[in-house]
Amino acid sequence: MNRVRLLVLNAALGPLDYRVPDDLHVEPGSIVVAPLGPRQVLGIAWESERLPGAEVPDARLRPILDVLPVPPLPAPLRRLIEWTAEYYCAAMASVARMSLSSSAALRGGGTITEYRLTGVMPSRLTPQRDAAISALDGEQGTIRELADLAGVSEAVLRGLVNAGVMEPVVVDIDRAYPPADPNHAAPTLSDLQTGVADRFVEAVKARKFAPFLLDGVTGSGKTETYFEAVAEAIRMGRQVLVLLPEIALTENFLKRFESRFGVPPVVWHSSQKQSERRRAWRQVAEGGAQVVVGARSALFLPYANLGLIIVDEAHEVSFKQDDGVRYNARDVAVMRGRFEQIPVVLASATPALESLQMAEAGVYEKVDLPSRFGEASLPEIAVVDLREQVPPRGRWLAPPLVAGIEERLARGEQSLLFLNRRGYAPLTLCRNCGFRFQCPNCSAWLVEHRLSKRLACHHCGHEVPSPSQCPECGEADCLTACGPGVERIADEVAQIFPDARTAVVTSDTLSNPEKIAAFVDAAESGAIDVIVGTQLVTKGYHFPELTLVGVVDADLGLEGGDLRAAERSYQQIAQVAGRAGRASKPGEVLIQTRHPDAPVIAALAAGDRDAFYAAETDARRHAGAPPFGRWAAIIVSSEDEAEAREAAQNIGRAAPRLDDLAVFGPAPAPLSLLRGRYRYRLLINARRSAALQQTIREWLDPMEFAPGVRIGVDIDPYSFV
DNA sequence: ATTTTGGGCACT
DNA sequence: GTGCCCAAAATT
Repeated sequence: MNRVRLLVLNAALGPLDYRVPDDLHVEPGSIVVAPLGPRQVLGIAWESERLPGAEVPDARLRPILDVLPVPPLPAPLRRLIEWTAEYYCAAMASVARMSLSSSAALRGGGTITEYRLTGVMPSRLTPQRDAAISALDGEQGTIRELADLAGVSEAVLRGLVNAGVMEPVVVDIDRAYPPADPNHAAPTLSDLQTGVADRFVEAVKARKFAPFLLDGVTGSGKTETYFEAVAEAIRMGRQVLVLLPEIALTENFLKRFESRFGVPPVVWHSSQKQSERRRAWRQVAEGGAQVVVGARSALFLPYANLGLIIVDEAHEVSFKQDDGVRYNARDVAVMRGRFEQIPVVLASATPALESLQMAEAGVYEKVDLPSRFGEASLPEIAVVDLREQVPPRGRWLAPPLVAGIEERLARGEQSLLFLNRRGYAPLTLCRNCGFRFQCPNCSAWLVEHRLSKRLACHHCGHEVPSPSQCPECGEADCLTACGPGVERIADEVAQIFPDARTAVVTSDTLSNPEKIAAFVDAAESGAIDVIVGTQLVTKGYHFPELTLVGVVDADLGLEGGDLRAAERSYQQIAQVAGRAGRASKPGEVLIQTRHPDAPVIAALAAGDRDAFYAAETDARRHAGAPPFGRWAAIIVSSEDEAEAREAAQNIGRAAPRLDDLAVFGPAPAPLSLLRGRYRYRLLINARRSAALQQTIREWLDPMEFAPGVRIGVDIDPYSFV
């Protein structure tokens, strides 16, 4: 009898065996529908020796119902799913679910009807019809898309269809993408870039696992060098995955890609429309998607024939997923490269210490691009000591920074003020009774957003309209905004320089591609004098007239006892500093701080990256932090405070006593209430020799908890929230 | 995760 | 005996 073992897409279920009916063909990786009690479940056929479970006699097996019409998940991806589940102490089903992230794609194909102009002119030409016909020349799409594009109602277009001006075209919804041309616009590279590019091309040709750390300052042309490797992979008929940290801000990247390869890449991210996801998923699985540019979730897609992985801005913390399966896409990308036997390039101007360490240990091959491309030079960096240069009361820009902006305004150049805080003010309180606006679901203050006239929680999305009186004492005109956010800094600039044109750049103000494009256009054309932004402005764009970068509060990132705070601050400020003076005009960076002697600030001011990494290396070695030791966190949460505490205490009592592993806690997590759940946390610090994951599994697996208590394991945590 | 089952208990 | 609630067991 034909049997198959299934990885069922349900984290609470073990592997289940089924009978394969004679008329169905199943191989490892096949995605099948199986009966489970009265229900149907999705499962992935797996090698039974890799999914240990009790043997069930043939007689008890039920037959699987269907094999879905998609290619089986390839073996390298199956190995990656196993590795990820094992390493991050997650259920294989949860990891596998990330590979099957478009349920629509799993069901067979289909068609949609799109429309295009026929060339026939209508007998009756209204202004709307005229506008539509000129806007839609050469375009094809659904009625809805075309109506959006032409700025007319759908009824107008339907009228044109009836009049024979437009005709329907039946299109396969999962059709292939137009092919990229590796020779479309090959760039002229510097000698240095050519050397690096050649090394990557060679690695792609070799079809072997080869991890690289591409270490290059902002503006050194990292993208151009790895584009040559992308071109080679395309020539070889293989697929490429480019992972980017914030897919929302990739407009610029997509443009560069299109001008190099003639077509845009295939985009993958979570906020895409279902139809786009489904087409991308199928083409990834069938090999028709040549180059996929995506957020971290693109890492688990079932590429038919992957030849190269690029992780750009590889130091970015957003590669670490902090809910569901807590994995680090940068590290999993390297593992995928290993299973696929292909090169992986981690590119960054400010690599994570762990990555540098791997390069030093000879595990990664390090390639450097030490100088800026063309005539651009690195910016001049100076520190503004806020203890001596005190901003006026209620203001946050110290005199030197104000003077710097004034100078730029006079010269018609641009300034960028960086503050990693959205909104107007992080806390609102009542001067009369001391009431503070707090989120009901989280232990966090509500942040005032003046642009949207709301108080918002940045953790759960809770929002209330901005109040005019205190809800506690009823007093009016007593509410005070405490502390600055980008909106408040923009206000301050407007007060000091009433004629300056300012733009606030955060995820609130640039929430869609159109707004991003509008901002970039305005900034490039010189219609903006002062940009005030969060970390969103630290990457992606460069504006030739931008010659001053002001870091409003360099100490902000150092607060909060986060184990990677120093490194993240360094990276953020170094990245934003890299925005200054990228063309021929030299740039200046002013860093406002109350701690000019902190190693981070001192290293930035001296432009001495090595000094920062040396100091950070020392600190990490002392703390037993990565890469010298390892951290893990166990997060216990429940809607019931007492249940969460009790479960956490039980875990603490059951903690293993080992020489190479120390357990701290439980203690209330820094955000002890998050999205309505009370949270406790245990921290584990282990020597590198310790069997960290195995210890945690053996520790937690036998334990039982009240229903409603959730236990999360975070291996190599980034967020200590 | 979801469905089935079975025990304990109140009620007829 | 029957209905109801809840916890435990089964699901291949």
